[in-house]
Amino acid sequence: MADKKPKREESKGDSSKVTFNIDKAKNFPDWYDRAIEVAQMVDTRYPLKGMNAWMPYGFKALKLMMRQMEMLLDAKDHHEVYFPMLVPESIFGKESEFLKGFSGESFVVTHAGKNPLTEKLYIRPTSETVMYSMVREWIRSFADLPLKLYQTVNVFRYETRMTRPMLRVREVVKFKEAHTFHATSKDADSQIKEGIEIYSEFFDMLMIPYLVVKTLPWDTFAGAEYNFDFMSVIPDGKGIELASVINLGTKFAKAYDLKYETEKGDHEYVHQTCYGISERELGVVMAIHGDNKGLILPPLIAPIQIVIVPIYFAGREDPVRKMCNEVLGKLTKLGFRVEFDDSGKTPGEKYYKWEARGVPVRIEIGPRDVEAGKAVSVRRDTGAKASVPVAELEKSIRLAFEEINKTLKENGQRYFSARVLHFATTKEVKEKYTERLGMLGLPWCGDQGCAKKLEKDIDIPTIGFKPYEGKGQKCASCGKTAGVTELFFGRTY
RNA sequence: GGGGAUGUACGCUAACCUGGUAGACUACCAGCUUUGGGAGCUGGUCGUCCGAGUUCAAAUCUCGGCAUCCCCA
Repeated sequence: MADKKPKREESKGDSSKVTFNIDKAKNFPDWYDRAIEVAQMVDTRYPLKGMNAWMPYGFKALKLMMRQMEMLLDAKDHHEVYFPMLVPESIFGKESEFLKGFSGESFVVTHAGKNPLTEKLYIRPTSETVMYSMVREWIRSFADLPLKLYQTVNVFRYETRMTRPMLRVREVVKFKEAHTFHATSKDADSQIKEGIEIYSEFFDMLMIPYLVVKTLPWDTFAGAEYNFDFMSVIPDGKGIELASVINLGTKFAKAYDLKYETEKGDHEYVHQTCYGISERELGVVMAIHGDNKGLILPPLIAPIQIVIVPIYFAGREDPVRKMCNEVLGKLTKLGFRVEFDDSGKTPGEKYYKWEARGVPVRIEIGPRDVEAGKAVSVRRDTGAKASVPVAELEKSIRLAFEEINKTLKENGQRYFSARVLHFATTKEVKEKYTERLGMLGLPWCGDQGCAKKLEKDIDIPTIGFKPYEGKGQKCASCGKTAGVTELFFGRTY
C-alpha cells in the first residue's frame, strides 16, 4: 500500500497545485482514504473494523444531508419515532425469510456482565422486527391507516467483506429508515411510487447520478414482495446501492399479526413498505465529486459554505480584519454558513485546508480589496476567481452556488453516462465491454433461466431491471420480443 | 470459513535480518518573524500493541493474545 501521507506533490504553479495526486478511478481506496483524512470527515483509527469516529466537520455534513431527507419525509406526512436497539430473539425470528437473511450478520448480546441472558438479544441490523411488534398495538382500524413512520438510528451488521468508511461499515450511522402501513396492496404500491419520488428528489439535490431498477424476484430483500434499488457507480467502476424501496406486502403483517378492522368489521392484514438511506450517500457524494484537492461539496450540505481568508501585511492588519468581520457578519445574517479563518497560518495553507474540506466559495480580502471596496471570490469546483464589489457579494455568491450546482450536476451526468452502457447482445458485451467497469444493460424477457444464463455468459452479476423507453428489443438470451426489459449487470460494492 | 502480511510519536518512516543510547520528516506547543497558493529561525512535548518466555540485556529472537490490511471461498 502506498504511503498514507506522501510528501506534497511538486507544484505546477498557483491554483493548479493539488493536495495529493492519486487517480481516483485507478486507485479509489487510496484516494478515498486521503480525501477523508484531509477533509477531517471521520477518524478511522478506532480499532474496530467498520466502526469510525465522526469528526465535527464530517458530522455536520452528515446532519445537513439528513436534514434534507427529514424535510422531504415530513412534507409527505411521515412521522418521526424511535424504537429500541435490542430485539429479543423471539421477536427477531418471527419472519423466517428475514431471520434467514439477517441472523448471520447480526451482533447478538448473550450476557449481562458475567451472567448469561435467558434470551438472546439481537442488535438491530435494521428495525422491521422491533417496530412491527410494537406498531401492532398502534393500528386498530382502517382509520389509523395509512401510517407512515421513520426513525434515525444506528444499525449494526457484521460485514465480513472489506469495510470502508461510510460506504460499507459495521455500524451504520444515522440510518434513516421509513416504514409505512397501508390498508390495501394498491395503497402500498402507490407508496412505493412516493418513496421513489422522495429518493429521486433527494439524490438530485445531492448531485448523485443514479439508476432505478427493480430487483430480480429471486434477489429481493429478505421478507419482501419486491423492491426497487437506486444504483450509482463509484469511481473504480463498481456499482453501489444507494437505497432500496421495498414492498413488504403482508409477509411481516402475517408474522407479526398486524391487522386492522375494516369499515365492514372484518379484520385484514396491513400492507407494508420500507425504505432507508444512510451515511453511505455522503460517501458517494464525496467519491463522485471530489478531486485531488479533496472534497467538493454541494452548497446545500457544505458545513461551511463560504470561508473568508484575510491577506495580511505587517502593520496593515486592522483594516483588513475589520472588513473581514463586516463581511462575515453580513453574510451570516443572510443565512449563509460562513467561517472567517483568522488563524496565524499563511494564506496558501488556508486555501489548501478549506479546499480539502470542499467549501464551495472562498472570499479573499487583502489591503488592495479594502481600498477598492471589493473582495476576491473563488469557486471550489472550477477555481475561477472574480473581484466583486462588497455590495454585490450576496448576489455573486448566490450565483456561484447555482453555477456550482449546475457544474456538479453536469459532471455527475457525464460521469454516469460513461459508466452505464447499453448493449443488445452478449457478443457485443464481450467485444466492447473490455474494461468491465460500471454497469451494463442487456435486453431480457423476464425468464429466470435467461437471466442466469446471461449472468454466466458474461460472468457479471445481475443488479436489476427496468423498462425500455422504446420497443423492439429481443431478449439477449432466447430472442423473444414479448415483455422485454433492460437487465443490468455489474460488480457491486 | 481458509490463507498471507503487518503492528515503532497524530501521521509517515529509520533502527529489526546481525539483541546493546529508539532517530528523521510531518503534526502539535511557546517565542520571534512572515502572510495575494503549503515561509523561516530558536526552543519544547509526545512513541516500540498487550502478555509470557529466552538473555547480563528485547523495538529486535520465540510463543500466545489483540488489532488492522490484503487475497481466496
